[in-house]
Amino acid sequence: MVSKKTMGRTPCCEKIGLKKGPWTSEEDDKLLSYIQQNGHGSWRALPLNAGLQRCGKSCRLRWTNYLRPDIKRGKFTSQEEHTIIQLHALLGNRWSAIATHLQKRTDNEIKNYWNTHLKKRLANMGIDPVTHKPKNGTLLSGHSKNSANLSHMAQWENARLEAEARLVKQSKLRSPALDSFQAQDSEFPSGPSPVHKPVGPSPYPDVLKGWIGGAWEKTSSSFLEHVGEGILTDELEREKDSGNYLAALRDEGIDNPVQFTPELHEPPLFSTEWASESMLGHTSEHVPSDNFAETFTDLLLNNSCDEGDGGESDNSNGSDGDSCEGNRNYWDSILNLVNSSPSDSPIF
DNA sequence: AAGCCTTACAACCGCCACGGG
DNA sequence: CCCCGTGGCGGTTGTAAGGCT
Repeated sequence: MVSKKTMGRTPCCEKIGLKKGPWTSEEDDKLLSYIQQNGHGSWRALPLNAGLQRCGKSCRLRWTNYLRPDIKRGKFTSQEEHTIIQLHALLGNRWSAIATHLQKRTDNEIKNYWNTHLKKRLANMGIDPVTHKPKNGTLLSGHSKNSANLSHMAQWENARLEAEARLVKQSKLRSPALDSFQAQDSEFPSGPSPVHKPVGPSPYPDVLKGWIGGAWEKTSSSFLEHVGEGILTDELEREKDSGNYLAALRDEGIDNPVQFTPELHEPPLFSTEWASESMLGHTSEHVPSDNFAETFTDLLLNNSCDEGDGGESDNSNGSDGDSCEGNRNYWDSILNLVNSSPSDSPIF
C-alpha cells in the first residue's frame, strides 16, 4: 500500500496528475519550444511554466537524452564502438566520462548500446565484459605487474577524463540556454592563437586545480605537481576571470586542459621517455606531443578499425565475425600497453 | 496468422555530490 | 557546520518492434 519510497524521500513524479511513460510529440514540442525560448532554468519549475504534466526530472532527461539538438542519433560507427570498448576497459561503467569522448552521444545512449550490443559481443569473443580479460585468464596470466601498470595508467586517464567532463559541464553552465547547441565555432573561435607564454608559478592555475585536483586526489596526491603549471597566458588569465576557460584554452591551442610539463617538473612517478618508449615504441623526441595523457588517449582511441580495414563498412556487425578486426584491435590497443611496459620502468 | 520470444532503447528510480542559505 | 534543493549519474525496468516457431 505505502510505497517503499515514501519515507524520507521527496517524491518526484508521484504527485497526482503528473504523467509518466513515453513522451508524446505534443509534449516534445512544448518542451522544445519552451527551452528554445527561455532556456531550461530550474528544471523543477519548468514543467509548470511550460504547461507540461511532467516532473522536472522527466523533462530534464527527455531533453538531455533525446531532444537536445546537439546529439547524434542512429547507429554507432565502428570507430565509436571501439572508443567505447577501450574507454570502458579503462573506466568501467562510467558512462558520463566515456560520453565526453563521444561528444554527440549521450551517456544513456552509450550505456544502452553497451548493454545491448557490446557486452554481448565481447562475451562472444571470450572476453569478460566487466574485466576485459579473457574468460580463461590465460592471456594476462603472469602479467600482474603489467596489469598494475595498466591500472596505474588507467587512473591517470581516469583523472584526466574527469577533468574533461568537468570542463564540459562548466562550459555548458556558462553558456546561455541555447549556446550548448549553437555553432561550435562561436564557442571555440578559430582566430590566430596568441603567443604561448608561460607565466610562472605564481598564477598557478587554480582553475586547473579545481578541474583536476579532486579527480586526482582519489588516485595520487602528487598529481598537481606534474600538471598545468606555467601554461597560462595573460589572455587566459583574463578569460579565466571572465569565466570563459574553455574558449581561452582552445585559443591557446590547448585542447586538453591537463597539460603535462616534464620540463618544469621531473615526474617522480614516471617519465615521458618511458611512456613514449613503452607505449609508442620510440623515444620522446618522436612523440608528437609531450602531453602524456593526450598521447595516451590518442594511442587508445586512434587504434581502431578505420586504420586500413575499411572503417565503418562493417557496421552491420552484430555478426560474430564482427570484425572490423575487433579482436585484433581490441587487444592491440589494450594489451600492447601491458605487454610493452618495460621491467625497468621508472614507475614500477 | 497468431502467439511467444528476443532485442533495443526510452524512461524511471534511487543515490550521491554539490552549492547556497 | 548543517540542512535542503537541485542536478547528475548509473542501474534497472517497461514496452514497442521485429523475429521466430
